[in-house]
Amino acid sequence: MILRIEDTDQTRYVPGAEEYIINTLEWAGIELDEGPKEGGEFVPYRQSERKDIYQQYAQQLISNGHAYYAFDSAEELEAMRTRLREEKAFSQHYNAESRQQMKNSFTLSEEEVKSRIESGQPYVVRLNVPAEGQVAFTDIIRGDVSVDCNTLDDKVLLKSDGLPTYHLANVVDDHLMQITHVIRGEEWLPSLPIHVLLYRYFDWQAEMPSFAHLPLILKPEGNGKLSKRDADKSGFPIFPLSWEDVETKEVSEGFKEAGYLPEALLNFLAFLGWNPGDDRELFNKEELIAAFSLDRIGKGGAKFDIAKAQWYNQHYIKHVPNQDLEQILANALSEEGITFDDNKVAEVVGLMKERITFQHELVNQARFFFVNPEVYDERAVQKKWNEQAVSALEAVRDAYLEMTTFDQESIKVRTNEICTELDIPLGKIMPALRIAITGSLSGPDLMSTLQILGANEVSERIVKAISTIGN
RNA sequence: GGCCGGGUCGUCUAACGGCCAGGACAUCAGGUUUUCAGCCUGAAGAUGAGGGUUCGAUUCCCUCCCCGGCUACCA
Repeated sequence: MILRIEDTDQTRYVPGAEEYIINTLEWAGIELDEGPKEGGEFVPYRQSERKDIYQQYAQQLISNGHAYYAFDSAEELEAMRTRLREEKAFSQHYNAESRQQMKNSFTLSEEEVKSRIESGQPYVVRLNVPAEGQVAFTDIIRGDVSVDCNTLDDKVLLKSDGLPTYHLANVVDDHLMQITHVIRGEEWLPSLPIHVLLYRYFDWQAEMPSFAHLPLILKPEGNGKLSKRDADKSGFPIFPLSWEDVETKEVSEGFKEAGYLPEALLNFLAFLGWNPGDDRELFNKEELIAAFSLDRIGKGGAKFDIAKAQWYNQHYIKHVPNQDLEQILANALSEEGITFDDNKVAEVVGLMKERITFQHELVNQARFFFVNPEVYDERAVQKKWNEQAVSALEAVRDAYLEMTTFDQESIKVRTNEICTELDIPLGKIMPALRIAITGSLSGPDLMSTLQILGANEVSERIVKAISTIGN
């Protein structure tokens, strides 16, 4: 894995962004072989530190006549575009035709260009796109595509601050770093002709990488590509790790913080636009690497469906070692100042593991194992708590205290016996018992719960519930 | 507007031109005779429209419709 930082837009520099990317990759289990920190054969790996290289290659294009200087101000460019739009011109680009009206190597004398540069006037270097002809190329996913040169723009290659645009930097670096495959979002497809032209003008066609333009990830509802806004609106994460906006100080929770496991996110994301060709859907990182192939990527955009991501998480959480979950639960309990016993934590995790979708649910759903419920769900009480149930509870309490072995099976047998003796159905007493023990009507298997709690604790809770709720 | 790319169940998707268009998530129903969750079983649910080509079209061709991306000294 190579990490190259494409930081050629100094106006959009975000402190901490590079570190964030590295942390994200680490969380996802993706290890770097080459990068800004790791170094490697093709240092440096930050484009902002490769300025000289790009300038050298831009110079080469200029001397070959494939690029030229331009001195137009932002206002002049805007005026040109407005004019062309109003004239309903065939193309509104800076191209073979419109460049004749602008200030550049074509309209200015060689001396003029030279003196402007020497006097420190700001300039850019633009690609000299031919007036006619076609650029044809093959994309692994899209197939053969061809574009007329007269629909292309004389893209800026080198900005007035001396840094390259994506187009130049990307082509130069991919060549220098011996990149074999360019796999990127579909939004880059319209730029590919520019890039192909560059490979041609550098005479690098022979080693030109293969291109694969991936379908976009779309917002869950409506149309358009997924954005942070949509994610916020629908209440699911979009950042892998939580991220604080430097300007607004607004913190966006990441998938990690929301409780998603990296395996789940990876598996989910991999299946947005790709499938292995059979019915299997569960792939860990290694299996993904082994099974993946570009030719099985679909062409259409994929809507982001958080429900599927949750399903993946639910699956992968079952693969998390119990020890890890025990640690999480223990830490959470400690933080709340709740005392606990390690064995009990282990038992609880064993019981709860299959029931949760996110790790953090563990604490909330298992808290009652460690603290006597303070409140009893009102609706539950209204529905299931009555005089008959209370007297039955008193009976089972006495019976439980007398039991020599208090395990799941024995509890079940004894409870059934009491029901028979009192001539009351099991379904009457169980809900009330559950309310007394957990405070609500939902939860894991009650017999197992009682076993973990132990007869004394169970007895205490029954007493407390009766005195609190009454009968 | 121009250029490029798309369009199969609600969603992600499968289907050398040929088996009732298959699977998964979500939904709904039943089961697991203590709940909820889980798990098991089942149900419902799609080829954007119209023309061709063909014995046969989701697949190939044309037209239309719809959607997306790009159209910056951003990536």
